[in-house]
Amino acid sequence: MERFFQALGDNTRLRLLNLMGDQEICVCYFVEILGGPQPKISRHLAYLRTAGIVAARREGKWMHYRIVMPPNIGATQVLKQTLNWLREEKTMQADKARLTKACCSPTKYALLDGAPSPVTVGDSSCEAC
Amino acid sequence: MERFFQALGDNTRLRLLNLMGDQEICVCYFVEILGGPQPKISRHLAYLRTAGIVAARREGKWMHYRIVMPPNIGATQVLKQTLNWLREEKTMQADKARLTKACCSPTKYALLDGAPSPVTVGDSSCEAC
DNA sequence: CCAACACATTCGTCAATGCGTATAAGTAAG
DNA sequence: CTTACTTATACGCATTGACGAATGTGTTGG
Repeated sequence: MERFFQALGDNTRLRLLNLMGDQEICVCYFVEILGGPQPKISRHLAYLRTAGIVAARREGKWMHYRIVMPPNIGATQVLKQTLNWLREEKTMQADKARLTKACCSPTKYALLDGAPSPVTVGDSSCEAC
Repeated sequence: MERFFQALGDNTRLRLLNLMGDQEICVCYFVEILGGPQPKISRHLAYLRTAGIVAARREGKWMHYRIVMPPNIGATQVLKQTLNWLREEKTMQADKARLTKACCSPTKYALLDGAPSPVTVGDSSCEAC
């Protein structure tokens, strides 16, 4: 429980969770959107993974991350409300906007050229594209 | 936002929040129930106060603490769900039980003799007594 | 096998945090 | 004013965590 909240107590990790929302996203997108050095992103994703908040899936060279709801019902509710809260924040909305933009024209971004697009969980295509 | 979650990322502080719930509680009760050294309790209460999650009220020698809902609607929802989650946890329930017991016979506890009883917010008496 | 790519981990450094102990600050009673 | 009492803060120490830089791991293509 302590660990759960500690995992949420960092701005970079909150931005990552906001970007994931209900889709599965490739690491290169995080690096592109957040703009920092790649190891930084990777470390924070590892932190979230250890805390059991996200899960990773490998697809060739690429790693996809997605939010996984905790087994505990109370934790799930808190996490959902947290995601709602994130959606209200300006900087989070700006991140989302940049993601949508990058998603719809990945070839414009050197890092994303050829990378698999984000996929909404349970769906097979990005509805914004 | 970061600060908010960091404030929740500590077991002692979670226990304090659980004990407060919807009532206003005197510091000496926290010390009695949690059992640690008093400065430890005081420091964690100060942390919660700085984070804007609790407020303090002075009554003579005693200080009463209560949870204050954040101005932000998203934060309020998260905090409420967190309190719900706390209620599900065994150790938190045990803390609550000890509080009720102490509340109903404060003279049995040296630290609480003469101390003002917890008061449910909006009410003037402890319904369990 | 080897090079290129995507991502993960390690290392050293520095700031933040939690703890116990000691002490200070604020209040009520004698 | 002095004392006792409740709570808060200061100090030193050990641990944790975030960062940049460098390096390691796993995969694809030649």
